[in-house]
Amino acid sequence: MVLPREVFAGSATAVAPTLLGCVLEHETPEGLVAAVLTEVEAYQGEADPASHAYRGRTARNGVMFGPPGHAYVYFTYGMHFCVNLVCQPPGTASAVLLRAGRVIAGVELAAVRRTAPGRRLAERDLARGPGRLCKALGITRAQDGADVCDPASPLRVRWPDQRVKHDISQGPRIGISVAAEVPWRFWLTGDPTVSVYRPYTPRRRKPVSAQQ
DNA sequence: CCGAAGATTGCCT
DNA sequence: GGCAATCTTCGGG
Repeated sequence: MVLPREVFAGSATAVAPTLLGCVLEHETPEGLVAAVLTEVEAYQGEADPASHAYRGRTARNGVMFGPPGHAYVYFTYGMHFCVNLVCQPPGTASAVLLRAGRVIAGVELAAVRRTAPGRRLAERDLARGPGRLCKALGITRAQDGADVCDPASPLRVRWPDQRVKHDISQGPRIGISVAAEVPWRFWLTGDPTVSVYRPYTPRRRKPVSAQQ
């Protein structure tokens, strides 16, 4: 059963832990891939300097300002997609970044999407990281705005198959240069599919040509 | 317009 | 641990 939209009514920090253990499904012509969410991060819109909505609405982040329960997908580093689920009523730009999952259906298809030619890949790494999660599930900008609360949507989120008690840990978010001190990353304690923590490291600028 | 950075990943040493 | 890949988006001039 898909999550009711009310689940996304609260702030991202409130919604984020609720999403852990839930199942993200994406159905495409190639087949279905589903993953249990094991790691998420909350982004608090215009009040959060690390959020894409911090400087207001743009062409890219428009979905964040819309109704809750929809997917905000963005493209970054020239090659990766990341997917968020929008929280709170229209006008408030708050969202939860889906950082990692454990693939429980369509493992073979996910592996085909994720594995480079001549390489092998551990099953736990299929959706371990926000870019990898999107790659494994075939999520791109085409899914931006998708309603994950609609059972007929190719991209949706449903409750866990069975009620399993799990411990939740929380700590600082990954890969951001500002507001890195707030503990708005949540994950299933001890889960092997949770991505490894990397402190923020600024990228070296392109070397200046003919520098003297 | 143009420059610079980016909610990352994978491969190299 | 270091760094290149690759291109969209955004803000400043």
